[in-house]
Amino acid sequence: MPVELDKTDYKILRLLQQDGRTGNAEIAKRVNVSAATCHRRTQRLFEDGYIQNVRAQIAPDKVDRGALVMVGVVLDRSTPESFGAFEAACRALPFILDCHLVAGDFDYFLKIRVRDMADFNHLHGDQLIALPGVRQTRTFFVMKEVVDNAPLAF
Amino acid sequence: MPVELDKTDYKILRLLQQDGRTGNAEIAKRVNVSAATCHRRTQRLFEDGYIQNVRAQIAPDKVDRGALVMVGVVLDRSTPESFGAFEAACRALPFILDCHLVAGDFDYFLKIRVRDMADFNHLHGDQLIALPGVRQTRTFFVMKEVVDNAPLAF
DNA sequence: ATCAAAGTGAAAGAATATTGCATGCCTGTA
DNA sequence: TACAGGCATGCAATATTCTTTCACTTTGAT
Repeated sequence: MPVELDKTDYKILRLLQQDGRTGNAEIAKRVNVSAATCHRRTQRLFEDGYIQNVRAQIAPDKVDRGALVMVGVVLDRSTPESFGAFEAACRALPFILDCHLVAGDFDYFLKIRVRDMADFNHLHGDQLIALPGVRQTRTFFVMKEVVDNAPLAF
Repeated sequence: MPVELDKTDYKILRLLQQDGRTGNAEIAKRVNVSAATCHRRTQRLFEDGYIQNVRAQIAPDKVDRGALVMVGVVLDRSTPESFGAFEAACRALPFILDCHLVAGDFDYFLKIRVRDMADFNHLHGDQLIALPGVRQTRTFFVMKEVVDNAPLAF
């Protein structure tokens, strides 16, 4: 089925990535196809999983999540069980935006959003170092968000 | 004007964050207000900047961006000019998803999406170390994306 | 040349969004 | 307590937009 997308499909993807509320008629106009065709194309992009979902981006500071923190984590042991337990725990923590297993000086990298530094300190003491198998964490407070979650270029 | 959002507003925000294509009628039903009220509330959330935008999330591997890399960067000098030049350059590179000025062992943290490791290596040699003022970079290849860009909890 | 897949415009019907308006609810004031 | 102003709300009418169907055309591969 993945008959390799054509130029029109890519344009639709880019438009929807830029503004997911763009109407079908509008998209059709911009990519130069009829509304009917555009509608079917877009539908297919959803059905075939090219578009995972459409999400509103909430302004973090407007909902008291203005502080961003990156955390490097090292685990006690490098066993599959240890990794599994840590990952499961991470998935359950709502303030963790990213959790990635990496190669290098750390085992995991976390991206966390909280209200402020004080909030993070509580959370760090209460929840992060208490995560299963954590030996050490290294915290990098974000002082300036130069680019955050930029749209994917392709 | 920010008269502090009420429970209904928060519900609307959460619904739209989960699925930005949810129709007004549907939202109204789920938050128990009339379509008219819901429409006006939603409109206000956009106008007042609570919702920055609505974006389709494209499946990275479907558009040849299946590889994720975190990069720590240290600059030569810590002057405002140096920082400014580096940031401007980062904003212009489309493969950089995140670029954050941090406190700690690095000056900046980057989150980058490319096709594969080979692709990253080219890019690292050609573009990253060539960024203005870069003294050193440390690369962390992501081996497993446990949580990526999770919705904001609030 | 021929077939099949995909596209196109037009049109109708369904579903949504949007707006006007009268009502009800607080709040502050007399 | 009574009352006026400012708002948010629901209902209902209106305006838009979406979605599908149909008959016909284009495109591309064989």
